Amino acid sequence: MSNISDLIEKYLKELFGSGSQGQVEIQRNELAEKFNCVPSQINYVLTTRFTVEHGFVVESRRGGGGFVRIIKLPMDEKVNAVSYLCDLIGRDVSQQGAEGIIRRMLEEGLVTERESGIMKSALSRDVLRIALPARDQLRALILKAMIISILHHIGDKGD
Amino acid sequence: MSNISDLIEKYLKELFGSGSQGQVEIQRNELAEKFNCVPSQINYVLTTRFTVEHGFVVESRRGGGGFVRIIKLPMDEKVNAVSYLCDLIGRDVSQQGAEGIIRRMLEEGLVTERESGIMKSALSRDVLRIALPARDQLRALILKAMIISILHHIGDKGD
DNA sequence: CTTTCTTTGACCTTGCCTGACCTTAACCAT
DNA sequence: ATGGTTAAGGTCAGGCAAGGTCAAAGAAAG
Repeated sequence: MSNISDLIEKYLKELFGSGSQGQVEIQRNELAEKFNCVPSQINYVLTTRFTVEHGFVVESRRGGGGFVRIIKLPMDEKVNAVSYLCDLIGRDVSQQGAEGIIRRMLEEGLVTERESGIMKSALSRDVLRIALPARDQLRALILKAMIISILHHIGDKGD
Repeated sequence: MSNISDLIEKYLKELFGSGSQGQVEIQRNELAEKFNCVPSQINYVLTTRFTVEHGFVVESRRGGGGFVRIIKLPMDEKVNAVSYLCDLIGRDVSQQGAEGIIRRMLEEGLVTERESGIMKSALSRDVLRIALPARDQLRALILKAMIISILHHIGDKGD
């Protein structure tokens, strides 16, 4: 855990904890200074860890009085969340893509750690041993089926 | 007993002794240097001696600040149940067979209702859309992977 | 002599970090 | 208004730092 990007990510996510109403505003240069890095590294963190797939939107303004605003997308109705995720998957999905979606579900409290582990293991390329164009399609089918199953169990213990 | 791979294996297993909470993190290159071997030999050791069958899971990340994490799966009564089930599955398994095993796990309290739903949905013949001799083999692989993942999380809330 | 296990090295992929250069906005002074 | 200055933030390519893969050579075991 000794890379700066992880630290910055952690710091920003902590900001959401402190009564921030799902929205956080920072100054890019200021933050860069705090972490002793170049300003563009902030952008790197934002584009790799605060994407829509991760459940965030980033807005900003340049010039004097500029800012960077990070908004956490609320997944109001969990049911909406599920269909949204299914859209996100599409007809095929890479292992990385699938793991991102599963992580998101975990962070949103839609699944437990165990459940996310079960899902990830079912989608690993080591398990889905078929050639590549088909494998990503199969993965999409399996992932969607699992998500829909979770949808049916929303409200059960463990969601 | 004087080949490097055995020494590396021994060394890594010793690391688990020193209050490491069933989890150990290393740097591949660093370790390779310590044992005067090429880095890829570390991978060889990991893939031959730290497999799931041996009771380990290996995770890693590349890039700056990368790491290799070795996780020791807990060994207790439930583990026996799990490995028994994996044996039961064999090289291929029908949808009926898989569902029977999942039902059994539910009855044994090894999984929750939600989890059993997730597993069943991932194994349905409607989802695993490939021709038949291969489909049952794929189903076996997926089911085993999921069961092993549960093993990995035994002790968590929800088991 | 064949098979299986080990060791090695060449090449690949992913992820992180930096710096040079660009764009936009606000605030002036004229 | 208008044009310059300053204060933000944005982009991109390149370098570096891991770890991954694979095939082939070498060593051990049977």
